[in-house]
Amino acid sequence: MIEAMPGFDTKIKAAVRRIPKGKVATYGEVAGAAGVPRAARMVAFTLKRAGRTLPWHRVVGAGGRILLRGEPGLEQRMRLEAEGVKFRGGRVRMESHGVRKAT
DNA sequence: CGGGTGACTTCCC
DNA sequence: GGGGAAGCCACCC
Repeated sequence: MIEAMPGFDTKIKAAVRRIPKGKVATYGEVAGAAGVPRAARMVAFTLKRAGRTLPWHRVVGAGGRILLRGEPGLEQRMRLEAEGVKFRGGRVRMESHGVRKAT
Protein backbone atom coordinates (compact mmCIF):
# COMPACT_ATOMS: atom_id res chain seq x y z
CA MET A 1 0.00 0.00 0.00
CA ILE A 2 2.33 2.64 0.99
CA GLU A 3 4.59 1.21 -1.64
CA ALA A 4 4.22 -0.39 -5.00
CA MET A 5 7.05 -2.85 -4.79
CA PRO A 6 9.96 -0.86 -6.08
CA GLY A 7 13.18 -2.33 -7.31
CA PHE A 8 15.53 -4.11 -5.05
CA ASP A 9 18.01 -1.39 -4.56
CA THR A 10 15.15 0.85 -3.50
CA LYS A 11 14.18 -1.55 -0.75
CA ILE A 12 17.76 -1.91 0.27
CA LYS A 13 18.00 1.79 0.75
CA ALA A 14 14.83 1.85 2.77
CA ALA A 15 16.06 -0.95 4.98
CA VAL A 16 19.41 0.69 5.59
CA ARG A 17 17.76 3.98 6.34
CA ARG A 18 15.63 2.45 9.03
CA ILE A 19 18.64 1.10 10.87
CA PRO A 20 18.66 2.95 14.17
CA LYS A 21 21.68 5.03 14.98
CA GLY A 22 24.16 3.29 17.19
CA LYS A 23 23.19 -0.04 15.73
CA VAL A 24 24.27 -2.11 12.80
CA ALA A 25 22.68 -4.63 10.48
CA THR A 26 24.22 -7.35 8.41
CA TYR A 27 23.90 -7.64 4.67
CA GLY A 28 21.76 -10.68 5.22
CA GLU A 29 19.47 -8.71 7.50
CA VAL A 30 19.11 -5.92 5.04
CA ALA A 31 18.60 -8.37 2.23
CA GLY A 32 15.95 -10.10 4.29
CA ALA A 33 14.26 -6.79 4.92
CA ALA A 34 14.34 -6.23 1.20
CA GLY A 35 12.64 -9.55 0.64
CA VAL A 36 15.53 -11.78 -0.34
CA PRO A 37 17.74 -13.02 2.49
CA ARG A 38 20.11 -14.62 0.05
CA ALA A 39 20.83 -11.49 -1.85
CA ALA A 40 23.35 -10.27 0.68
CA ARG A 41 25.85 -9.73 -2.13
CA MET A 42 23.37 -7.64 -3.92
CA VAL A 43 23.00 -5.44 -0.87
CA ALA A 44 26.67 -4.69 -0.82
CA PHE A 45 26.78 -3.96 -4.49
CA THR A 46 23.67 -1.86 -4.33
CA LEU A 47 24.94 0.11 -1.38
CA LYS A 48 28.03 1.00 -3.28
CA ARG A 49 25.98 1.95 -6.27
CA ALA A 50 23.59 3.94 -4.09
CA GLY A 51 26.45 6.06 -2.87
CA ARG A 52 26.51 8.13 0.27
CA THR A 53 22.83 8.88 0.33
CA LEU A 54 22.44 6.32 3.08
CA PRO A 55 24.13 5.19 6.29
CA TRP A 56 26.00 2.46 4.51
CA HIS A 57 28.45 2.42 7.39
CA ARG A 58 25.72 0.82 9.51
CA VAL A 59 25.80 -2.23 7.30
CA VAL A 60 28.36 -4.85 8.19
CA GLY A 61 28.99 -8.46 7.37
CA ALA A 62 27.88 -11.49 9.32
CA GLY A 63 29.00 -11.39 12.92
CA GLY A 64 29.63 -7.69 12.74
CA ARG A 65 32.71 -7.98 10.61
CA ILE A 66 33.57 -5.12 8.36
CA LEU A 67 34.10 -6.60 4.95
CA LEU A 68 35.19 -3.42 3.36
CA ARG A 69 38.89 -3.27 2.70
CA GLY A 70 41.29 -0.40 2.80
CA GLU A 71 40.22 3.12 3.53
CA PRO A 72 36.44 2.69 3.35
CA GLY A 73 36.54 -0.10 5.91
CA LEU A 74 38.57 2.01 8.25
CA GLU A 75 36.26 4.91 7.80
CA GLN A 76 33.25 2.76 8.44
CA ARG A 77 34.62 1.61 11.74
CA MET A 78 35.37 5.17 12.69
CA ARG A 79 31.86 6.28 11.82
CA LEU A 80 30.27 3.51 13.80
CA GLU A 81 32.36 4.32 16.81
CA ALA A 82 31.28 7.92 16.45
CA GLU A 83 27.69 6.73 16.72
CA GLY A 84 28.39 4.83 19.90
CA VAL A 85 29.03 1.42 18.44
CA LYS A 86 31.60 -0.58 20.33
CA PHE A 87 34.08 -2.82 18.67
CA ARG A 88 35.80 -5.91 19.90
CA GLY A 89 38.93 -6.85 18.07
CA GLY A 90 37.83 -5.62 14.64
CA ARG A 91 34.27 -6.64 14.99
CA VAL A 92 31.13 -4.85 16.03
CA ARG A 93 29.51 -6.00 19.23
CA MET A 94 26.40 -7.43 17.63
CA GLU A 95 25.34 -8.53 21.09
CA SER A 96 24.67 -4.90 21.83
CA HIS A 97 24.27 -3.24 18.48
CA GLY A 98 22.95 -6.05 16.39
CA VAL A 99 19.50 -5.21 15.16
CA ARG A 100 18.90 -8.87 15.46
CA LYS A 101 18.21 -10.22 18.87
CA ALA A 102 21.11 -11.81 20.68
CA THR A 103 20.49 -15.43 21.46
C1' DC B 1 18.74 -13.39 -23.57
C1' DG B 2 23.47 -14.69 -21.77
C1' DG B 3 27.42 -14.03 -19.10
C1' DG B 4 30.30 -11.84 -15.57
C1' DT B 5 30.51 -9.76 -11.11
C1' DG B 6 30.53 -8.72 -6.06
C1' DA B 7 31.28 -4.48 0.68
C1' DC B 8 27.92 -12.13 1.07
C1' DT B 9 27.19 -16.54 3.82
C1' DT B 10 28.28 -20.92 5.42
C1' DC B 11 30.73 -25.23 5.87
C1' DC B 12 34.98 -27.84 6.23
C1' DC B 13 39.91 -28.52 7.23
C1' DG C 1 41.68 -18.41 14.51
C1' DG C 2 42.82 -18.63 9.55
C1' DG C 3 42.29 -20.25 4.70
C1' DG C 4 39.69 -22.31 0.79
C1' DA C 5 35.64 -23.61 -1.84
C1' DA C 6 30.73 -23.72 -3.19
C1' DG C 7 26.23 -21.79 -3.38
C1' DC C 8 22.93 -17.83 -4.28
C1' DC C 9 20.99 -13.63 -5.95
C1' DA C 10 20.09 -9.55 -8.46
C1' DC C 11 22.26 -5.87 -11.27
C1' DC C 12 24.97 -4.26 -15.47
C1' DC C 13 26.71 -4.65 -20.26
